[in-house]
Amino acid sequence: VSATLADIAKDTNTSISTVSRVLTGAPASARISPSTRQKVMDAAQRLGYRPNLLARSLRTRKTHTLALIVSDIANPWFGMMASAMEQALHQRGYSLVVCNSCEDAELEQEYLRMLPQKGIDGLIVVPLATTCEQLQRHLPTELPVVVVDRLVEGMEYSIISDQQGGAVSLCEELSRIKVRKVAVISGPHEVFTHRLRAQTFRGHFEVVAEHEGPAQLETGRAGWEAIGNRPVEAVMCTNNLLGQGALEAMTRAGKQLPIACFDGPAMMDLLPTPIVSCVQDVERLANGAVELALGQLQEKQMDGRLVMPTRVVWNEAFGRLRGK
Amino acid sequence: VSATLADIAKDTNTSISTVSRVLTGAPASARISPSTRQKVMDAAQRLGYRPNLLARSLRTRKTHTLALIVSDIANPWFGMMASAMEQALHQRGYSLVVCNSCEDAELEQEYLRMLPQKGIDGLIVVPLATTCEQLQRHLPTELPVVVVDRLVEGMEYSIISDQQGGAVSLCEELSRIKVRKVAVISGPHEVFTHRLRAQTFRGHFEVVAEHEGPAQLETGRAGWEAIGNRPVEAVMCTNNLLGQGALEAMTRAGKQLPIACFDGPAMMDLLPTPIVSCVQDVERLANGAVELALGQLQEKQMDGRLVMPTRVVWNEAFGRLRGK
DNA sequence: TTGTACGCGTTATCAG
DNA sequence: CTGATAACGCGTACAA
Repeated sequence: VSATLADIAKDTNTSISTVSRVLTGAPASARISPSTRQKVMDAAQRLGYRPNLLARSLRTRKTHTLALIVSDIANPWFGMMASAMEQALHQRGYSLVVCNSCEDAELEQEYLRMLPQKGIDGLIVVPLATTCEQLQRHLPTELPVVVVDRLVEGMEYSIISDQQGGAVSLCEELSRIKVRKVAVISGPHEVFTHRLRAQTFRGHFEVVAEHEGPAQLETGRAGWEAIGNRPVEAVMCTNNLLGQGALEAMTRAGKQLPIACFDGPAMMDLLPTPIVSCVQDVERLANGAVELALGQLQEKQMDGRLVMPTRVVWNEAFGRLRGK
Repeated sequence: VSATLADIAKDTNTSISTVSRVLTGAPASARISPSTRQKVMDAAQRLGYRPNLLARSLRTRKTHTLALIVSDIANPWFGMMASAMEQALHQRGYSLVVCNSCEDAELEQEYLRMLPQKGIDGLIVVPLATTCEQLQRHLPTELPVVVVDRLVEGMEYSIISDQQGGAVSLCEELSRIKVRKVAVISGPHEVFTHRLRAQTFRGHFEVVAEHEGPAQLETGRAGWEAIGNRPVEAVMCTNNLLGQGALEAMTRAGKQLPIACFDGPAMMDLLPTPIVSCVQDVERLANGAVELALGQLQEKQMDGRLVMPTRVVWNEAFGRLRGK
C-alpha cells in the first residue's frame, strides 16, 4: 500500500538500516552523513513513505494504544470521560479503543482476554469485577492497569472521587432543608461507589424506602414506584441515571419532592423539581487516569491512589428551599 | 509474554506450521492426524497460548479494527452512536478506536493521516471535510470509508437520515399550532445537515431572526439573545446542543416559546416549555454504518447510500398546544 | 558512516 | 499429513 523502508533503500542505493536510522530520527541518526540523509529524506517524501506502525509495534512491543472498558459509553457521564481521555491521549500520541461491558461480567472478561492479544500498552477500566483476581486473571501481569471510579483490593493504581465527602455534603444539604426521612434508590451494592454512597445516606437519615437494581433509568423509575405512599421527604439516588429515572416517574406522578443524586441530570436548572447534586470532576478523573496509565509505562514513581474532590450544586428550585 | 507457536512446536516436537494449522482451525487443519492435533491442543491449553494478533495482522493485513471519527464523543448523540457501533462491531469480532476531531479540520486531517498507518480495516466518519478530496487525501484508496450523517460528493458509501422529510415534519407541527414567524438557530452552513435543515425551515416560515455558529450549547444561548425583542413565535434549532442552549437561555429569560429541534433534549417531557423534536434513529444509523463498512471488506454488493427515516416526537407541553 | 543479519510471531507456499 | 522456508515491515546489535 505505502512505500516501505526497502523501497526507499533501493531508490537511494542505501540499506534498509540507514533509511530506518534517518527516518526514526533517533540519536542513531546523528552519525549520518548529511548527503545521504538528505537523499533519504527526499526519497521518503517523494515516495510518500508512511511507517507501518503495526510492524513497528511488533518489533518494539509498544502500540501506543490504550483501551478503555466501561459499562456503556452511551451513558453521558462515560461519554465525557472517554472524550477527555481520548483528547489527553491523542495529545501524547496515543489512541484509544473503547469497549462496552454492558454491565455484563462475562463480556468484561471477554474484553480482558482479547485486548492484550490485540496489543495494548495499558488499560483503563471502570470494572464490574470486584476482585483483583477476576480483573487480572487473563491479563499479563506487566500490563499497566488503572481502575477508575472503583476501589479494588490489590489493584495498585486507581483514581476515584471522594465518595464519602460528597455523600456527606449531599446529606448536609438535605438536612439544611429539614429533611429527616428519605427514600434511597441505589445501584448494585456490589459496586463500590453505589455501596459507599448508599451507606452514607443511611447513616444520616431515616430510610423509609430503599430500592436497589442495575444503575439504569428503569431502576430509578421503579424505585419511585416502590416508595408507594410512605412518608418520604426526599429521594436520594446513587448516580445520574437513577436520579433521572426517579425524577421522570416522580414528575409524571405530579410530585416535586427534593432529589439528591450524584452527577445529576443535565439542564436541572430548567426543572421545577428541587435537585441537589454532587458532581464528580470527570475531566480530572480522566486526565488523572491517563496520567497513571502513561506514568506506569515510563516506570515513573507515582502515588497510585488518587482521590479527587467533588462539588455540590443545586438548581434554582432547590435554592429557594435552601434559602440564602 | 505469552507462549508462541514456536514454544508449542518445541514442546510437542512438531513444527511451527503444524501448530499454526491446528490452532487456526482452518480447512487446512482437516488433514491433520488426530493424535498430533490433540497433542498440540493440549500443549496450547497448558502453556496458555494466546495468538499475537499484531503479528497476525502484519501477515494478513487485517486488524479487525475500525476507527470512528466524530467531533466529540461527549456529545450524547455521538455517544449513543459510538456505543451502538461498538456493540455491533464487537459481535462480529471487531474493535473500535474513537477519535475526537473537536470540530477542528486540522485535527481531522491528522487522524486521517495517522489511522491508516496504525492499520485499521475501515473508517467510519462524521466528517468536517466537505469534499472527497479533503477526505481521501491521506487515505489509501482501498480503505473502506463510510460517511455518516453527511453527504460528501464522490464518497460512495454513506448513511444519513431523511433530513428534508424530518425538517418538513417539524415545520408542519409548528404550522399546526399557527406559528408563522420563527427564529432559526443553526450550526455551520458548510455542514450538510445544518444547511439542509435550516434551508427547509426558511422555506416554510418567515424567519425574523437567524443565528449561525458552531453546533454547541453556547451558540444556542447566543442565538436566543440575538433574537432580542423581535416578534418570533417559535425557535427552530438544527441540532440537540443548539436546542438545549436556546432552551436554557429562554427559560432563564422567563419565556416559554415553542422550540423545534433535531434530536431534542433528553427529559424534555419534564419541561414546561413546548418542545417538538425530530429524532434520528441513531441505532439504525450506527448499525447501517457498520454494515456498510464491513460489507466493503467482504466486497459485498450493496446500495451505497442509505437513508433512514426519522420520527417526530413532542412533550406534553407541546401536546397541549397541539391538541389531540 | 554504513551495511549485514537476525528477530518480532504469524501465515502461506511448496516440497516431501 | 507434515516440515522447511519465505515473507510481512521494521529496529538494532554487530561488523565493516
